[in-house]
Amino acid sequence: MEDTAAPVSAQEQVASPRRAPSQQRSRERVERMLAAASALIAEQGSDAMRMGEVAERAGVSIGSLYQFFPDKRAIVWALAERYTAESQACISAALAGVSDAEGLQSAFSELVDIYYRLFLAEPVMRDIWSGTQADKALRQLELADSRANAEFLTAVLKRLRPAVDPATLETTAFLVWQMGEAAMRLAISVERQEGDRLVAAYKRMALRELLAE
Amino acid sequence: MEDTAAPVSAQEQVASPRRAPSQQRSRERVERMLAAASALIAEQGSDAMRMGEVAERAGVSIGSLYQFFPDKRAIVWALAERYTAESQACISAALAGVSDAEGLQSAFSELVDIYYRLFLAEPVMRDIWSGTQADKALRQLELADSRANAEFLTAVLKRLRPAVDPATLETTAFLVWQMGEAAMRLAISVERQEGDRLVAAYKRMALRELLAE
DNA sequence: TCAAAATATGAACAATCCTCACATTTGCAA
DNA sequence: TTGCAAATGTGAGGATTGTTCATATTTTGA
Repeated sequence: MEDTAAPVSAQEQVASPRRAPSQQRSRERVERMLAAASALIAEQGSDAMRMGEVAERAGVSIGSLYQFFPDKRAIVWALAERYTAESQACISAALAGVSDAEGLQSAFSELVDIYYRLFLAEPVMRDIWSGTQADKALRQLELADSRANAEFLTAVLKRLRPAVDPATLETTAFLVWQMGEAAMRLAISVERQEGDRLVAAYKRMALRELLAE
Repeated sequence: MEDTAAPVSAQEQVASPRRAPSQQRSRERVERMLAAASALIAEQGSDAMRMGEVAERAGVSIGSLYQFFPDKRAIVWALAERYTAESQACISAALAGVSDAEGLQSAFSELVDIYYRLFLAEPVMRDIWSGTQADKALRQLELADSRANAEFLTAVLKRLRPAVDPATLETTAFLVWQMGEAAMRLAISVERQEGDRLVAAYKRMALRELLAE
């Protein structure tokens, strides 16, 4: 909450640059804008989110919104960036100490559960990662995030299976991670019961792959 | 190619109904509309596709477009439906005769290769299935298609592993299939070389799962 | 032959993203 | 304190684009 990386970082990769809020006042307003956007996304999805509505709910003018965000997607991007930063720390912590097969098994299993609960509970996160395929900038962010997360997994695998070609382990980790995200998206788009079964099946499949050979 | 299911079938699930083309003339025009849309999607993606441009390129008025398609998404949907129908026949044929592990291995491997090549070669298909996450109707179509395809796989598994609980096999087949689609989408969004490696890794992972126990 | 149904048309409407010229507030050096 | 430059705030209006609808034309079938 303290620093809240300026939304400008998003624009560097997304659209024409905007000013970063430098004053206390504007920083608070940007927070309100993001909060309003978040609420609206939770209610109706990011596609139905209207810029005018975001401004109104944040108590600012439409012009102020565009002072800090170059376009609509940049707002979603800024929210997405926060989620990735948050979850990355959590994943790193969960996998850091793992050094044997049992450790990996329980750590990975728990990680999947946490992610699944997160997807079920956070409509905003769910919406954002769903739109990932359509929006190029979001897709890039997700890929970068996924690679970073996969690296933690790769590190564990390298310790567990030093004999295997590192490049192969990297590919495996990345694929397993991406499959996990896909499994989550699938799971939340079907009946809860079937979703649970699918996540459990993914867990088995992933662990079989991670611990194989 | 012969009947080309009237685009109306899409609307039943998507938006307000439109007239189905009943005359030869209008059927040909609808074909031109779809062809124009397909070309535009291939060039710029379905998001950048403009209704006015579709009409112009098809040589019809904008009003005629809306005579047969209730909205923009319905056009994409109609194209998607054709792809699913086509590929489903191909998949059914590939898996129909499989009755042992080796057969499954080679059939599945070939199927993945075909799909991968298709994804690489068909920008329209690629674009449509990418937007799948964002568009609810498309997502439903993809899920239904995926379930249908997974059923062919389930049938094979039931023959190969009669001792296992059928419900488990269904879940496995559905998950493996969805993971495959996710792997394809991932593969085509990274460098070709890495994409190839990822698809190969998926193939190994999927076969390990399908032939396990 | 002719009326009803089907089809064709495109100007106009409506929704919405985003810009811009101008007003206000804040930070800070003199 | 004062004054000015930089930062911030505003909202009407430009621009794009999906969609409708009143009207005109063509086809069908009796």
